[in-house]
Amino acid sequence: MLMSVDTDVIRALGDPLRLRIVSLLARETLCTTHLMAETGARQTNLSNHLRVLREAGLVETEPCGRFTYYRLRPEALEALAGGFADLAAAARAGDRPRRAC
Amino acid sequence: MLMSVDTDVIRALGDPLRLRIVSLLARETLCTTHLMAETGARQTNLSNHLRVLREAGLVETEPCGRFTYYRLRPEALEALAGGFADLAAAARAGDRPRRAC
DNA sequence: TGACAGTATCAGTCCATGCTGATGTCAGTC
DNA sequence: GACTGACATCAGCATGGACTGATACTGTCA
Repeated sequence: MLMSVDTDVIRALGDPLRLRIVSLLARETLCTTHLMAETGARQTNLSNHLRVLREAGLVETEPCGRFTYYRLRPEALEALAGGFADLAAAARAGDRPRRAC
Repeated sequence: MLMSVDTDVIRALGDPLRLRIVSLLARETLCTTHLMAETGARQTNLSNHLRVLREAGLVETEPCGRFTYYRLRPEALEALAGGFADLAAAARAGDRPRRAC
């Protein structure tokens, strides 16, 4: 079905800082300290954003002693990309019927 | 580059009603009256959401007499899908280096 | 030209969300 | 056990956005 995309995941990616975090995690597995250095954001702020990303299923945590490493879950992004690609394909495929008013 | 995705487009898709509109427009070119019937939303509300989608480049309008037909722009969705697919691929590809704390 | 239908815009309200400082918790170190 | 650093949680504040009623604009038809 076309509506398989979850708006929670989309909303999680709709924030500039969160998108920045996701693109950083696409390259490396990082912990909050690294993300603070890379983004310049406060620890509290990052923690909030990381919770949103975690609850949306976009990242997963890996505790390592005092540190918490964050890893990107490619499946979530792939599902989203697939959903959007399906919508685009449906929009291209049909002979674009136009319902009369 | 990985950060090629625009958060404005993502935010535009992050609303349930707007995502519904997009999925409806993926099948048919519709005007506001049809969308009111399909979604049950008020005209004012729909007009606002359609403006957001138009400003994000996700839909385009086609005036037709008194009516305004809305058509989905597949390119925008394809670009988004491609950006997310690239991020997912980058997350899968690397040997996942872990920066020391 | 007047009436009406389709659509856009505006101002106002309400709620969700992003940011912050303060504080709590847990693990490692002295 | 006291201390420090990494991280999470909480309450408060400010902003943005979703929704609404009222209104304006435009095209069609009688």
